[in-house]
Amino acid sequence: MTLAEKAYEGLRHDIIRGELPPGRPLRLAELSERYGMGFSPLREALNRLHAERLVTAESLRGFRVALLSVEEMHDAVATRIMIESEALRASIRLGDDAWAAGIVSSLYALNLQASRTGAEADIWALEARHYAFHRALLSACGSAWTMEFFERLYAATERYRIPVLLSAGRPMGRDVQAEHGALAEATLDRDAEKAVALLKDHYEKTVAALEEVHRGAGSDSRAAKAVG
Amino acid sequence: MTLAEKAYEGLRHDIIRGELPPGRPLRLAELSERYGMGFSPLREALNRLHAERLVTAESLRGFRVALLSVEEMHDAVATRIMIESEALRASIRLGDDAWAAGIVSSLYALNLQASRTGAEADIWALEARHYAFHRALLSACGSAWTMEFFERLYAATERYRIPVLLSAGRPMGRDVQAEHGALAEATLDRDAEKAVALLKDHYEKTVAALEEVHRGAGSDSRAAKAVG
DNA sequence: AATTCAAAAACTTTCGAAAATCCTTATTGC
DNA sequence: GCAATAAGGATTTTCGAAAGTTTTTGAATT
Repeated sequence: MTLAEKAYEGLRHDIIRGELPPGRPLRLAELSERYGMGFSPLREALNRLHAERLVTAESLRGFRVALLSVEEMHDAVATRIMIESEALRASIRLGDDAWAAGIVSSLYALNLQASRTGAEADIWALEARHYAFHRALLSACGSAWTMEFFERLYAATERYRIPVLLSAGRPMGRDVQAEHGALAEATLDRDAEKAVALLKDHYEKTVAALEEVHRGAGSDSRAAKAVG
Repeated sequence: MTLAEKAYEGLRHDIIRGELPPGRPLRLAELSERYGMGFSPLREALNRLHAERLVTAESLRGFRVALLSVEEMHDAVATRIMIESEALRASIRLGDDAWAAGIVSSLYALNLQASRTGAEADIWALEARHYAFHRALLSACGSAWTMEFFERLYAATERYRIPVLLSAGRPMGRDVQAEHGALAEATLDRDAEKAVALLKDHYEKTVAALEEVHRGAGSDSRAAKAVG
């Protein structure tokens, strides 16, 4: 793996998880220190992330971590619902046994991690399995473009969820695992309309919960974190 | 404007227009000569284009212009239909007078250019106006994410259309301008179902026409060009 | 004739410094 | 005292060369 690829993965990781908070200037001297490499691979990574809208760039004034905003979150979630609804319908239509088995296993792994508490709890392991589950639902849709957009939007919305995951022990009055279970069941029953309705509901509940946190806290993730 | 931005625009332009044909290795020494700059700005541009899937990259083996394939074209068009249908519905719901006026003026400009022949004909001016018209239709959808995906997919599908535009004087038995006119009319009448149906039909006719050309010719654009 | 291996060439990747630009601060002129 | 301006420092951008990797070439061997 080249240094530029390491830089890309490290920066993406640190931005999505909020270690590099929204709006933070990404100065090359500092990044060079942080990641232990020269300017060239860092600039290449920053340009890739700029194309993915995770960082903003201004000519001759460098890069910053892209800002978050409630408006952008609503747009991202609405677009996710549109794209994932179609992808879920297509997957239900086209999915084979391997697809169904993938949903069952990723849901099982997600539930296992979600049930762990105390020292065993691991937000990042949970997050990885959450991603894997949602990806598994759509994975039979047959469209590489759709899957790419799913990944872009997942990363964008993940940034809004992280502060909440870090602060709140448990979202208010919500059984997220039950929602995942019902969604998986409807999908495996090939009941497309029900599955799509549950998916939409799942995302709308999430965005409503996130909105409260981000409304008061502005777009700085550290401030958002302090709310919980 | 920095050199890296010039490199990005130049490369994107040349790739979409097929001057740098699919599969072509993008060697730094050659590009450095072609665009008159050093390696650094070129590599930055290539990384951005890689993130946009217009170029492919392999560790330590450099960059190439991304390949075309009939399968990918079908995926891109199907995804376009999905996303643009929703965006068109939203625009029809939300669009104001400025939006409607933008459709009228971009259609008029497109028709003007389309009617020009001989020395006045200009494929690239036509193409720019075609893009502007399709963008105007969706521009009131209110979703920055949707518009970004529209632009990505437009660029991806444009690559398939270029060889046909360059070779064929006029697509077989099709009045493309009439299709645009009907689409604009249904949209301005706020008849969402009719407009979406016309949009879908417009793209499916296009993909059918392109398929013939690309099937025989493989993915090399020069070969495709020779067919016309 | 085909295969293997080593050396050379081609090319990508990375670094460090130079050039260019932006931002801050101090100074000048009013 | 205050605005305009210039110097200095910080930062980004670009270049040219060095380092590292892959591919090609060609000779030696089977």
